[in-house]
Amino acid sequence: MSMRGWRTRDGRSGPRMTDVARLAGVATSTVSRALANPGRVNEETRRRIAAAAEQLGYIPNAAARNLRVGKSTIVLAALPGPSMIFGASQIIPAVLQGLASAVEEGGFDLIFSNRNSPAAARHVLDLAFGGTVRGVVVLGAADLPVYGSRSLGDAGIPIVSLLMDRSAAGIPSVVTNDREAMREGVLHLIALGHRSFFYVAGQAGNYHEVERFSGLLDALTVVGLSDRAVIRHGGHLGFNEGFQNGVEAAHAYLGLAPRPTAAVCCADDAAISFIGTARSNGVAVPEDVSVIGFDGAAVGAFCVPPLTTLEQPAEDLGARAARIMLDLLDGAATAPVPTTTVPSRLLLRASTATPNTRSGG
Amino acid sequence: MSMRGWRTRDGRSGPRMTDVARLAGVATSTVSRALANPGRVNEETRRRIAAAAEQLGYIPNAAARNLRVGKSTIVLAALPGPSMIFGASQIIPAVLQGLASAVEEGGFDLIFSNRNSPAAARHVLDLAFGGTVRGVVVLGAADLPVYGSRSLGDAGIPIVSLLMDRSAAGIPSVVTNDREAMREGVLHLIALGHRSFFYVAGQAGNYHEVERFSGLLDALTVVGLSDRAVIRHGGHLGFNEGFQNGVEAAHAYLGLAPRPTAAVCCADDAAISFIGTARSNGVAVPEDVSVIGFDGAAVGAFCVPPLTTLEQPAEDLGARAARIMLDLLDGAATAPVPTTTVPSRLLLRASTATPNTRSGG
DNA sequence: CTGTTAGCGCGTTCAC
DNA sequence: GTGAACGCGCTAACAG
Repeated sequence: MSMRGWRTRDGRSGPRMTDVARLAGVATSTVSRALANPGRVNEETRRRIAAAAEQLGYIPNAAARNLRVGKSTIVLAALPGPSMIFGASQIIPAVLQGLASAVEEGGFDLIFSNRNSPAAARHVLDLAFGGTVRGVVVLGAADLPVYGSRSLGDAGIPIVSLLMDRSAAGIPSVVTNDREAMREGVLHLIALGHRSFFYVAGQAGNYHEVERFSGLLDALTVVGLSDRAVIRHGGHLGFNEGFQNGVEAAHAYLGLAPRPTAAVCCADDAAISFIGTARSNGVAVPEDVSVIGFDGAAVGAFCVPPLTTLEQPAEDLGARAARIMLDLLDGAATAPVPTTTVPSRLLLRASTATPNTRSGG
Repeated sequence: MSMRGWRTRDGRSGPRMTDVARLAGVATSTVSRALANPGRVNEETRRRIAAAAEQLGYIPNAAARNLRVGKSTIVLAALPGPSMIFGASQIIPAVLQGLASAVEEGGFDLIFSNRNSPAAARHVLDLAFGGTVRGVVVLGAADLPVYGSRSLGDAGIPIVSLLMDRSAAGIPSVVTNDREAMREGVLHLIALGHRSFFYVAGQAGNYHEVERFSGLLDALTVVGLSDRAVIRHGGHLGFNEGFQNGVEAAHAYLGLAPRPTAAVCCADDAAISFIGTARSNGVAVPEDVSVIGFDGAAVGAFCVPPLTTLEQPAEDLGARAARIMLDLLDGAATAPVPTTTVPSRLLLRASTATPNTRSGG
């Protein structure tokens, strides 16, 4: 049904630059210029070429261009799969959205790599070293892809780290202030009168987990509490298993005596299921226990009670990373780029309150 | 810090096939064969070549290969942006995850296009006609990208429709049974004794919206109820504004007298915020009003009350679409592919119950 | 301002 | 089983 008759040997159809040149009565190089540097060609011929291209429905072949100029227009988003995937954590989709929008507005395409097997690492390196991708945005806390003796860092293309600070390795990083935000959140609980805490941990050793727990301890230190004021639970489940994590944590909490008056959760998912499980076991929130989450998931506003949380600027995080990558690709930013910190904000809702003097901790 | 010294004119470094050939003492054509058709070359020379490639850290140049072969290894996921984006709807991230995993396992890369401006349509067509992408998975209910007189359908590459049935246009489609699932859900409400319904609509005219509302009407017909048994609300908000949609719908519901005993929501987001708003205005769920959602969002299990919903097989939908695309790309499926329907299931939780005889409808 | 020329790196004939 | 030669479609030198 296609109206065009040109055929390359593999069956793909479409006019080439030669065809446009012939129809316009010029050389292919002139066509090339007319399309890339419209200023550097006679207006009259430019019109003829444009008309010819339009008439033929000419679309440049990207592979040929990429080969010739030695650059592609593709940016890779390397996700630390298979655990932290699209939608697995509340904020990842929003981060990716911000990243994708900004990358596309910059005229680049975004490709995803979502695996973390050795084969996947190899694939990422093939893309980077083989010239398929022009830059890589590494999301999350997994190690940089390595295969054999080859590491992503040696590919000679820009790398930006998103959600984890890798500035120590010389990689421009965009992160939120996990630690300070958590500190602020816990100080809020302390200001309300809480002195005993239950911490629902994310995956042990995970960057966010470590930072956030540190923030909690920081807050305790500020008011002279020791780390014995907090009971830590969890660590065996990943951030993608947040709901289950909260359920298990709630059961552990129920077995405690006395029970801490405040629960601090590493993620909203965990906070939500913690609350749901606690309430259905007769624990009132926030009367018996105040609960605070981390992420700022939209659904938190409609939970019972509405969830107090630390809201991450998810889309903004992605957009900032994209902008740094674009600057790097344009050569606009050559000097080492400092770490960009976009702060999370305490979002006060109704799951935190003064500790109940009836049960007290 | 790179150990390799080759330089092309633009600064990218890396050994070419020529370098491997020289080191192995063979011709480039032999290297090419050894890598692509290991069987068609002497075992001894194959080893020498493999060793040389390994030593040099040779990685083939994708652009050159694509140009020569006339095919790329990239599949495009075209999202109907900017409204339905990563994470905007509860299930899109999971659908994309299923798609991405399966596409990658098939040895292809996945690229995203997320805009829906004319410029975006043009870009998608450039990717398709310019040979950058090998196939396109179109998500959601937006029209196929068109620019000028050119439509995606004429690009001569495989197209698969995901989440919307386009089989009438000859496009293989993967969908869930929106209509039948909703019918089943409403029949469940009817079996509980409900005879008056409040419907929270999605975006007017949207494929899912139309199908789901039709399913509701189907159920009414089954038991001889007229469409006057349902009050429809909404339609001005998109699926990405589900929470707001539910809030507004709840306020409309509160103003009704008498109030229907069951609320049927086009999406979980809307159902969750409907419940939250209704409850904080003194309406008990499910005692005063039963509520049913659509999607099967994980968070629904932890709402108060836990949400009865129609669970979409989100990841599976994505994976099926990927598999069809892979078959099309392999030439394994040439005949028209029938529409694949992966059913949504009624997930009974606690937001639906027998209508309260106190208030009755 | 425009045409001519020369490859980018690879896969694939076609001889040997 | 292997090598030599050619060209995929495009852009960047260099002349004119």
